[in-house]
Amino acid sequence: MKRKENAPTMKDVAREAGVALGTVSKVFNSIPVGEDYRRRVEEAARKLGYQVNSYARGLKTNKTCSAALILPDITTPFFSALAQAVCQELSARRYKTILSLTAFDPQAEQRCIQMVQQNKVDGIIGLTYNPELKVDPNLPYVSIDRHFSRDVPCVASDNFGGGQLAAEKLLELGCTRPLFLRSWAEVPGETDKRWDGFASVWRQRGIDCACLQLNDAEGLAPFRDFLSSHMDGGRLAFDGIFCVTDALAVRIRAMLEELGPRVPEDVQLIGFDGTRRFAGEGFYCSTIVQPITRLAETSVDLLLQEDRSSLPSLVCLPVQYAPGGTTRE
Amino acid sequence: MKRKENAPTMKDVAREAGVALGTVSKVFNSIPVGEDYRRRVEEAARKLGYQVNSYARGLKTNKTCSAALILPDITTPFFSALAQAVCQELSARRYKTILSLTAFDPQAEQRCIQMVQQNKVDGIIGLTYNPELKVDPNLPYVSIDRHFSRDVPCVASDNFGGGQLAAEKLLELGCTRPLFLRSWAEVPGETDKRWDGFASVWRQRGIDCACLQLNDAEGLAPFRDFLSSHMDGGRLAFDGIFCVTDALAVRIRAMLEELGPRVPEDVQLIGFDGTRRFAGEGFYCSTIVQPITRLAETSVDLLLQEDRSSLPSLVCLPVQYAPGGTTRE
DNA sequence: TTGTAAGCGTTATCAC
DNA sequence: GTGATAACGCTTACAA
Repeated sequence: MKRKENAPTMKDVAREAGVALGTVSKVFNSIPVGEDYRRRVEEAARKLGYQVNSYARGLKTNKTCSAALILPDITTPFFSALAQAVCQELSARRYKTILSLTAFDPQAEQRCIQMVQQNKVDGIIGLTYNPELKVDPNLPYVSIDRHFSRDVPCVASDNFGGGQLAAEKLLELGCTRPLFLRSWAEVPGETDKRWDGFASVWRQRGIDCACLQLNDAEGLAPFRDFLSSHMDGGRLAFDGIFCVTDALAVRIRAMLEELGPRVPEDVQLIGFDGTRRFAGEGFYCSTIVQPITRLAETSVDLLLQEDRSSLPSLVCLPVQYAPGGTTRE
Repeated sequence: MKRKENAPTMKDVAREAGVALGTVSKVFNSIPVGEDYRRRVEEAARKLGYQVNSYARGLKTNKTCSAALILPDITTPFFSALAQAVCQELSARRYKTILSLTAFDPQAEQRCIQMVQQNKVDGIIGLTYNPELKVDPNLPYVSIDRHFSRDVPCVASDNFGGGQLAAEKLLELGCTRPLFLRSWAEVPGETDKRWDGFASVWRQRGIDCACLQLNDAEGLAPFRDFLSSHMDGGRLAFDGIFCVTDALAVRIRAMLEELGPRVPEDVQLIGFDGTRRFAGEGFYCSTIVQPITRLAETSVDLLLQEDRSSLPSLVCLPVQYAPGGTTRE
């Protein structure tokens, strides 16, 4: 797989145009140059099919106009929407996106970091789980959803507020027997706060809130067991369930409909993420919507910030509630 | 956003290790070198935190170990699965992926091509719609799902075979009044063959096959009109529908359930793509599954093929049928 | 084997 | 405003 051996270079353009090398460079950097010179250079470049070699340029300028995006996965609706938003945002600022997938593997995460560092990206936006990730402290880094350290800015949705919002909605919709369900507990992170926020509201009202949090590996069976053990004469002990993600909510809904209780007539369900099936379609379920576009914008903003001495260490973005058929309204 | 001004270079490592520059280079290229030299160099590199600058390397070697992936979008389940597979496959071969999103905009497609050409990627894998896309003929290019020209290899699913398969399944499941539905007709491409294949089977059996193909902009309303105008006393004129994508099938299903006919009891539905809601979950609907992983592998294979003189101009990969709840079995 | 030096395609600093 | 020329960090003959 050999690339063109003799792609035209600035030197060729200079020769063709009969001007000096420096002049050609100036033309391609929008530095003032005599009008007829510019014309000659542009003509020659077009004729030769010349393209700037941004590698050579980067070597000189120490800037590559590229950023790495490190994500566990891109098929999960939330991650894919995030990837799309970040990629678009970078592109809008004329940055290329180098995409690295880690499959939640801490070692792969470290390898990705290495790789993109060698590639001299101008910065990294990462959603990673390795608590002891080593990254060049001189390379701008923005962490999404995970808190790293004081000097690595983290941008996340307002997970605590989202949890509160879910509880308030459920209250408003008449629920009095709440349940919180969570799976795939990862390293301690921003996501924990969804439960904290949810629980705080019920506590304040003096209402007991049930809760089942499962570890990664346990699968979904325990949820089914839990639910069916809380059925009494075809009636579920809960009338409002908050699931830590839309993905979980969808599965729980399926379980419930199998078990008997109807959604949303007998039990209402709220998820978290606000992902959609297909672009332009509705939500999977009633949900707390993460501001994915703003998440992306903010991350890129922070990443490209010239002055890195006074960055916030955490930016929390507001979430919204959206009905999606699993609540009564 | 300034990168570290004084990242250690080979020169620094050489000085630190007390060896010549060339020796350091050899160590990092696994070229034999005295054992104690190697050790000294490695030690020095670790101490300084040295990282190869792959830009400088690429400048010299004319190889960047990176490929561009150009896609319309990454939130659509099919595209996101494809992106993930391609990215993983490239990564397995130590290639970086530069992701460019075009939003189906022919001009954006051209801009992406420009951009990645300037970045001197080693090749491009593109799923594009611009029929007159200009790409450097010396740059390896593989087109997914669209046929370009004789000298640009295209890899696609066996769309014709998939159409046949859908028809055969429907027949096998007892359907006798088939309908084909398609939306978002793009430029003529591989996708057209789904209908060709589907139709051919019915024609062969002497069965009439109804068909409604809509243009991009018309939206979904005409489908609803069509369906309801083909209802007679609560009964639909069709008992088997083949939709050009899963996305369409899901929407049609929703329409049908609103209109009256039950899926799959009264009418069976087959989609195309084989995408899933969440990783590890079932399909959206009964469907013809595209071999996404093989699509990705093949594309990367072809892209990285050293000998570009004898590449196939089209590789068709086999599809499979998978039940997903919208057919009776 | 190890060291030296000439580029790779740019940009940037100068004199002109 | 223009044109040589020296880097940038690396690979690679080729000389030692």
